[in-house]
Amino acid sequence: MYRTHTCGELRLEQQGKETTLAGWIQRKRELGGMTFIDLRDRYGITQLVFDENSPAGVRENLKKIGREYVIQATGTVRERSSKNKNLPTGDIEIDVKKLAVLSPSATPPFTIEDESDGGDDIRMKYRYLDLRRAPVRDNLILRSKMAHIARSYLNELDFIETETPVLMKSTPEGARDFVVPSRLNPGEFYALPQSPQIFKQLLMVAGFDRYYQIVKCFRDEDLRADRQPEFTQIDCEMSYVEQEDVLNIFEGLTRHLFKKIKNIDISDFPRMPYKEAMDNYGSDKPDIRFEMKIKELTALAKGKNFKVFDEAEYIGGICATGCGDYSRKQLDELTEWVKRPQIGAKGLVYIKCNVDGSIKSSVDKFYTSEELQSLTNAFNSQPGDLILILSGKRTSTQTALGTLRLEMGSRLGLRNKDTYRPLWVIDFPLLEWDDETQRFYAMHHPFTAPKPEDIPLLDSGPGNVRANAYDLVINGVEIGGGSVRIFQSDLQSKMFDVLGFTHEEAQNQFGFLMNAFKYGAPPHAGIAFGFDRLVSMFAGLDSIRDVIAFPKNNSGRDVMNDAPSPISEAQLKELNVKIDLSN
RNA sequence: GGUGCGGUAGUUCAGCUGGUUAGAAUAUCGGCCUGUCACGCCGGGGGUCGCGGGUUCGAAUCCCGUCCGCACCGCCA
Repeated sequence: MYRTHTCGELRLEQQGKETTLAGWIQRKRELGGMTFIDLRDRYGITQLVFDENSPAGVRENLKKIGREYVIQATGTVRERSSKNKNLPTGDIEIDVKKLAVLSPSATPPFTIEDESDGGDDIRMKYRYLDLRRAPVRDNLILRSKMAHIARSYLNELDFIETETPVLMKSTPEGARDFVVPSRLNPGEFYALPQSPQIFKQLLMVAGFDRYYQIVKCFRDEDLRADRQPEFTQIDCEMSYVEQEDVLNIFEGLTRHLFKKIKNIDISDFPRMPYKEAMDNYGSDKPDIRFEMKIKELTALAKGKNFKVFDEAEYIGGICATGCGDYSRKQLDELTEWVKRPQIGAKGLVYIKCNVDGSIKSSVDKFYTSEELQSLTNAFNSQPGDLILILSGKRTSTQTALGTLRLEMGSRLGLRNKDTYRPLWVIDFPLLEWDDETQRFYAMHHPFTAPKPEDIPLLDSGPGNVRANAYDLVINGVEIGGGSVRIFQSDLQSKMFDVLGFTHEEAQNQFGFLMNAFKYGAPPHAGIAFGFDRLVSMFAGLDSIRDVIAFPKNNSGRDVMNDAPSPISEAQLKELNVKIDLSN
């Protein structure tokens, strides 16, 4: 037996007991005749003590061992003469009688402590050492707990967890596929699923009624702090339900997770149409922890001979409460900030509402004080506030204002990590026009059902068709999304038609789905939660890397094992694949 | 594909308006220390300043290229 207890469980009650512990040496403190060792495992830290009364063999062994050695120690639990209130085991220590080295350790490349001295790069390279650190380990324990709670919740509601294939058919729509050559079918490829979308719909046709799966999905696109090439979804589909049923059930799951994990009651779960989100927040994933809504000023601000505004399609602004004392330097800096290519504004107009009631703006030349007053009135602004105005094309200006709003929210400390404000964004447009390819693309995916009342618009104005699609947004982060699906083969064909698929292309790529719909497809709808994002939000982290055991870096590499890597000529030959790097 | 920031001791960083032998902290090694828990004190070792080229009497420092990391834009149905 390697151990009788873990390093986190011994207390004063076990005083006098003989115990055997095994674990890693966190730290060794030598005080001459006396030595302390902090022994660590997943459960905690327990102090071992050695002194002149320790057996000679033990003292001999003690000299050899250092940080991160795996050792086994047997001894008596005893009360400490000076206790450590910061440790759960801080009242006791082990008077060691037997000491064995189970495994020596080289000096680790960074300190394995809660506050490590290691940077991201080196910690990723030695991820197995990083995972020994409590904060990283705790993130993964949280992840495990959340998965467990989600599973129980859905099982309780009669959902069936079903595995779907990881090797599937490539579809050119949407994200780039990861692709796997087939040895048995020369010249042909599988794709890794971007989501189990079609399979879960087929499970509805199969009568499973309620399906879920905590499942890996793959997208060959560029990475971000919140985007990995492989990521995990809580993927669900239900039959005989309408949008409202799906929202209610997954609102329930979300509430349940918040209650169980953080003991937080989510009171309000507002639903906000996409258009309202764009108009008021300049984003389809608004952070509603704070107000600072965007107001359109197009009608008010035009026609005063200020050329920039007169030529703009849209003029809008936000009111930054209490920022009226911004200096010229701060305003210039903010102007530079919105002019960065990431935001792309041409300039920034400000109106300062001074504490003495006067108004000062960057466009005083063009506007009388009454006219400026009417602009500030649109925001109900108070003395001491700062109005920031952008103009240009409607959508891009709204988006820029949305980004500026988030920045000002951050600067004003309005985005508290311990506050959670979820909402549903609903009524997304069904289609998005792409100038480059001169065609419509499905905003969600091509199986999303249009709102029944908008179906006639599919012919007259496809861009105006709204979808029965919905996103769950928490604190400005898109946590999940889904839709009511098309379940009629004729409407599905129509949809492919609008997307510019020929009959043959549709048949070739999705024929099996439309075929399935011929045999009695129930009405169905579904949703998928981005599990990594959900966990990182619960952990209070911005990067999903921290809640993934072995994540990829910025360029999609695993820096620990250096994947991806070339494969041998023999392997290539077997797969009938030739490498051509000339592009 | 693009923009910005970064790459100096095992590690985290300072040095960067060019100028003697490139520093600090921490880790590591040795010595002293019986109540430490970030133990303390004394001492030692440790550098391809990412790589290549250029400018210069002289480059960690300036310029060009390149590789790598991070953040973001494009992209992510």
